[in-house]
Amino acid sequence: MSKSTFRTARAADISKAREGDTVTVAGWVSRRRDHGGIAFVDIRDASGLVQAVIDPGEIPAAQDLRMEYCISVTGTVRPRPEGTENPQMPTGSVEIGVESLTVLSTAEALPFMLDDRVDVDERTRLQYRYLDLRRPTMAANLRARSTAVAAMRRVMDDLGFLEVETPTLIASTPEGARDFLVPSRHHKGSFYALPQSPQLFKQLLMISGVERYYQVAKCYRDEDFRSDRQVEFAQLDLEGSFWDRDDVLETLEEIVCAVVESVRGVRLSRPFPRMTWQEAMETYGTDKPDLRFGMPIIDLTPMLAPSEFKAFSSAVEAGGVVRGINAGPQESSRSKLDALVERAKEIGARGLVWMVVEDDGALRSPVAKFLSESELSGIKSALQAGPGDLLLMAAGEWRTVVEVLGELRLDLGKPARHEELAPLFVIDFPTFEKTGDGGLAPSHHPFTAPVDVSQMEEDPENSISKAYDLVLNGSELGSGSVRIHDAGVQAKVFEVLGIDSETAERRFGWFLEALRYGTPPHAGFAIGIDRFVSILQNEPNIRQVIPFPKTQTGSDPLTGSPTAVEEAQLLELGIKLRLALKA
RNA sequence: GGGGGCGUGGUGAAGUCAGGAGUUCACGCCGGCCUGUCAAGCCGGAGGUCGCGGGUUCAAAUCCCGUCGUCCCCGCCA
Repeated sequence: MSKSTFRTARAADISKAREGDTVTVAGWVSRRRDHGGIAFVDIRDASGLVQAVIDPGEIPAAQDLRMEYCISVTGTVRPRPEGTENPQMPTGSVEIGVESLTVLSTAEALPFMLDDRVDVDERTRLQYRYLDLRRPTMAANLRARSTAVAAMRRVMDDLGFLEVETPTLIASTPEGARDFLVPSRHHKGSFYALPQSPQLFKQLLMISGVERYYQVAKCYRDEDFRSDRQVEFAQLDLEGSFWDRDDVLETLEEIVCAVVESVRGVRLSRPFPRMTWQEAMETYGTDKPDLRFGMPIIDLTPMLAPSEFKAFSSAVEAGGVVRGINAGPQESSRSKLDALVERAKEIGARGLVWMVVEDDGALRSPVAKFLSESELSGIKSALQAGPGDLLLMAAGEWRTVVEVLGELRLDLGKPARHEELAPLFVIDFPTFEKTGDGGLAPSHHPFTAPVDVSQMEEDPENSISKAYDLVLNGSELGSGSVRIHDAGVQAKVFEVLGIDSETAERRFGWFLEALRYGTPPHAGFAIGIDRFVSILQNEPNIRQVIPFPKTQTGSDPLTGSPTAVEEAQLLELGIKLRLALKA
């Protein structure tokens, strides 16, 4: 730590090694224990806590100290008297015998306690975020985030990546997520958009010959909030020329391992597992499987197709499947089971069949009477069921069935805390997915290269792309792909997407033109920093690792944003509001 | 766009299902006592339009309707 006008040591620096030294420490009053004669003050700074002792009669100001006053004390470092050491505290064997004390700044009575013992209403915490961030877990989260980003930058720098900033006022593209729009004063009636990602700019940088680019980029998507989604979020964005998929994946492993090691102090084993999208869906019912636990989805279709039980057999007749999972020992009260059925329907299932394995091996289920002995024992052996296990089965269209079971698998099996870290790559995503109106949409983005272009043109629905995701503990940490570097291929993809050449030219003409000037093959990725750090810190939502997040309705209780603006500002922009939309 | 939970002194909770005086507990705050504590302790005190609006009722924190805020989920998030 460099020299400071205000202090000669940080709280955490006070140790036996400095016994007898006169030091000045500055920080906040974390706790004050005034015994009338003697008083103890725990001084907190960014490094930690140290106890200052104000002896009787010495410092009259002591009794006026209140929590979170900002103070500095000068005194002598001394060992604590025998028997009064505090082993819970890193500096617990020493204390500062205060000789002089300065109140740098007083503090009003706090809106909430700054320890971690109570869960204060989050709105109040956000309103006083500057106080909330003084709390130990929040301060630790900020530090972890900084450590993670520093590790990312270190790896990128070591690998020769160039950090390049791309603009945040860009052209809007109606595809994908909703854009945040910013009105232009010079071009009235026109708008910038805030970037959903630096996608096209980093591809331009590849055309520019940068070869290896990265950026810690703020990205914006005007969609609804979730516990793992904010409209404004940070990504480690990267791209490399003369790169194929495996070049990206190996680099990602290096980044992830460096971050995990710097934040958690553990080494992940490499290489990370790889799973095709098809396998992930088939086995775990999701494209972001949580590999910390098993409970795989098992195919019961051949066994149950001939069943007397119509829910199974008619589903198969209609081209569907029957799948099941063994959820292991679960609470199997009627209300719990009813809730599972409700949940399954909410996700889209026609129904859900449950079976509980009794101690004698018999299956207790509302539908047991419709199934033959051999079918019941077949189910048991396929699901490796033992006494006490809860078995869940669903029948119907493949995608719906596996997604429902995948969701229930998470509800029933997901570990509460991220003690173990289970990363994997999901590869071979479909190039397109069906939209509600029967058209096709890119499953990643329209600049993703298909594995086989002519196959894509013939049978786009079954086209596989060179896209991949990084998944950690069931969270999508990020995604990337090998990009299209050929203008002709890019045009074909737009065609499949139903974007005619005129529209493509109007929206992306500048980019399609750029592709025609010697574009190197390139590939890249973006890692969601907020999600990554929240998993590493065992936080259930990303707001815990974002210094100043927004609430679910996109407001900031601290600054009051978003706010109305002056009429004059609107006038300058040529904007007239049409209010009373709700009235 | 939809479903659900929550809203009670500054903070956290109980009370709400089953209506009967703003009742209770912990922390904080204010004052006093106290020379080895570390969530210090002991004594005393202040502090609330039960989110807001309407309705039902002799009577509403409690029941009903609406609304606002917040959290979780579905849709959405190429």
